[in-house]
Amino acid sequence: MPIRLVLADDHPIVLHGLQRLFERYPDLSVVAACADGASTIEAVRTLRPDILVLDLRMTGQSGLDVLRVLSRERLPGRAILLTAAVRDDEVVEAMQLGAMGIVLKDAAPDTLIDCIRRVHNGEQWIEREIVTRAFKTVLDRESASMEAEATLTPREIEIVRMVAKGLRNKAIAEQLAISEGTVKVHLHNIYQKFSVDGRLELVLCAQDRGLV
Amino acid sequence: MPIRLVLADDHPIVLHGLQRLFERYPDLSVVAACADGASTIEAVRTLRPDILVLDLRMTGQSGLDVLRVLSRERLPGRAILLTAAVRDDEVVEAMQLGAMGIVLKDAAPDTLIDCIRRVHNGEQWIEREIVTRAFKTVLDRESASMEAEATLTPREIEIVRMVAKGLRNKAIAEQLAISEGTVKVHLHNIYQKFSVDGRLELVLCAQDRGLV
DNA sequence: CCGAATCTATATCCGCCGGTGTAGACGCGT
DNA sequence: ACGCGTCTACACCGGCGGATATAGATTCGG
Repeated sequence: MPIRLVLADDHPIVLHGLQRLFERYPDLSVVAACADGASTIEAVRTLRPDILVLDLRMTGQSGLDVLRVLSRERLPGRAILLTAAVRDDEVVEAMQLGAMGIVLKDAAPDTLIDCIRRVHNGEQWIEREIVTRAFKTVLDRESASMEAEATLTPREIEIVRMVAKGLRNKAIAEQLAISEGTVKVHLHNIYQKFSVDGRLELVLCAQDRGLV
Repeated sequence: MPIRLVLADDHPIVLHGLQRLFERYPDLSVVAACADGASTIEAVRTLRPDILVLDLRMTGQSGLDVLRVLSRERLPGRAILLTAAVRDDEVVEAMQLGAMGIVLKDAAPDTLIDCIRRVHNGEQWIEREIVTRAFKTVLDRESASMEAEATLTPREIEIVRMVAKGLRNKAIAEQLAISEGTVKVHLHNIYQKFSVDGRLELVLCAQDRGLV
């Protein structure tokens, strides 16, 4: 039995092109071709396809919006994103939403066919450059902006780290063998440098800047 | 001019095998073959190769140890990891340390050759399955242990999220159109459920559990 | 050698936070 | 109908956190 596909793309030309393409492969069967998000969701719910080939950028509901809805419904099928270009954060979100494949529109048609068969077979297939770049983005985000610790003195950095561990002023004072008042002074100066209000904001800010 | 290589592998057989392999390619030139971490670092420092082909698992200093040292020295060359198997966290660390390629030992020799040329050309080349898996690991780590939010009521979750943004009790009360006292009660209950002391610990704990 | 930056300390004041107790309203399942 | 969980509210109090002012010690660079 053939692989049952639902297509979604808001460009009729692309949509028909894809249908034509898939007609030439006997193991692929297009059961629905949708031009917007709502009808895509409807089609997936009722037809239960094996694979959903979804345009990432669609007017109105984007492909990610559609995925968000469908991912909450424990659908049995798998999703492949088809797109002209992606931002790294879109890749990240798509993978979190369970997308099993991402194919660029400028890739060879064979690439898409190959991707569909692999995804149907349980594999995950994403263009190498895309994963690599997105991967690096995530890593960067983790260890990002090491700099910008800027004008913090060593002592202040030390204290920020301790605050970020959840220690209270008294504990910090004891551990550094200084008075609690001094800790407060340091913190006060730090707050000004980062223009934050309170230790919680400081910790959040410090996390953004990667000094934790 | 050929691509200058330094090889590092603590198995002599593999090392010689690689040398033999590269001899057949005129555009590749092995300038050093090292059997341990120390001599590898020394070779890279003095010979300044274009590419370092490095075994991940070596007795004594591991490949990652070597990378750690070299990455602190702003070396001009690029590194490719050659390994029988990798754990996801090793992939993550390798990429953070600036490794430009990872090739499995059971891959076809052509794969390694291809990888070397691409990396020398500025590309990043990592076996698809490896990146994909490691990528998912990082994502999982980010959105990990979604569960274990356990017995938190919807309202409580809502408040935790707001606290995690750095909002103070008064602001939360206003935004939820409830009294500040009620916010405190909710927080009190949450503190007990998580057995934490204070909003800062709560936020840190919530971040661990991935509910932010 | 003098000034600037840093780390230290002390002291006061106020506000927010968190603990504790009490209690009413609503919804849900038995 | 009753109990249970949840969300809500108010009040009181102790304590930590943060702002502010003042000031001595040290180190470092001009």
